[in-house]
Amino acid sequence: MRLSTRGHYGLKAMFYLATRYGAGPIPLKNVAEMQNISEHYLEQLIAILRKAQLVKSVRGAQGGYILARSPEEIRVGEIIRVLEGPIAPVECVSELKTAECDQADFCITRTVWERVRDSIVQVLDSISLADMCRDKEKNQQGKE
Amino acid sequence: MRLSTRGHYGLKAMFYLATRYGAGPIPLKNVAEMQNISEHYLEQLIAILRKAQLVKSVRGAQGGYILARSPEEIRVGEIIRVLEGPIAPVECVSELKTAECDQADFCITRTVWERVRDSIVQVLDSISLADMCRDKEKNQQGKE
DNA sequence: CCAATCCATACTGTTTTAGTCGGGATTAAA
DNA sequence: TTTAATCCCGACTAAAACAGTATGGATTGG
Repeated sequence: MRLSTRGHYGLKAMFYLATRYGAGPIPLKNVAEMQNISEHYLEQLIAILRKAQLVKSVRGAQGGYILARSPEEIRVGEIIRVLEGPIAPVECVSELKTAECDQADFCITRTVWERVRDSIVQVLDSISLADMCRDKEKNQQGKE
Repeated sequence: MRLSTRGHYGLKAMFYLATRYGAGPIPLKNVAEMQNISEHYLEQLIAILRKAQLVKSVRGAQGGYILARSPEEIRVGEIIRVLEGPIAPVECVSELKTAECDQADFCITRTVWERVRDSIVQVLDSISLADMCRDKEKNQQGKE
């Protein structure tokens, strides 16, 4: 019942970009350092995010990455779906392609997984990067 | 974001045993046939469930498996934990061993995963095998 | 021009998955 | 007492996924 590191690292990276939103392009090196991720590996992940148009890249010196939309407009669920595929605790209840399960109607276990899926979706889609930034602020206030 | 087939098959098997609760030991062959699972493979899964004392076995001819407790007393979450390990969308928010994460306090992404975990746990622990049996009855009434 | 950066492809060692295989132990029933 | 039905156990395996590495190329600000 695990996410791979793709979703894990990917969200960390996107969150970091969100905290720096408005400060121009952030080089991946910084992201990798701050979040303790192999830079080369992260490059592959951010390529996926770029192709999904969640981030924009600026090439050349002083280049880097920027969120493609404001943190307010990017939900965690979207990031996870891009990196991990449709949310589905088991294949037969994937958000996409329904059925294909021989026993779709009878299968009671299926309804359990649907409930799990929906509860995950509900959480992930209710949190935006901006929400996370606000949480961070709150957290730091308490420490000072 | 997937369960392995262990949890998937395991719940199917346990559910089937629940529907036959009170009818004496059910041979694994029947379970495997009904639920379309490789019998040998299922043997390995049920061994895990047996060691966790979720099912009892009766050896020899006319033997089989029986739920160790009544369907009312077995929650889906328990089955999943036995077969898949503690519920944790990412390692650092496992139900067991907290922390071990260098940045436990700062890490905002962490709180996202905690929320996901809690919502999964809430669903899985709120459903008993007996609940599933009731759902099945309801389902079948509609079909007759 | 050159250093910083992004971009792309290919390779790799490890682990997990989803089984298969082969045989042994137990016991109800014939 | 044999036999067939069952559970029990450990070893093996092919394929995929994971989590990176490695290498080199393209772009661009200073």
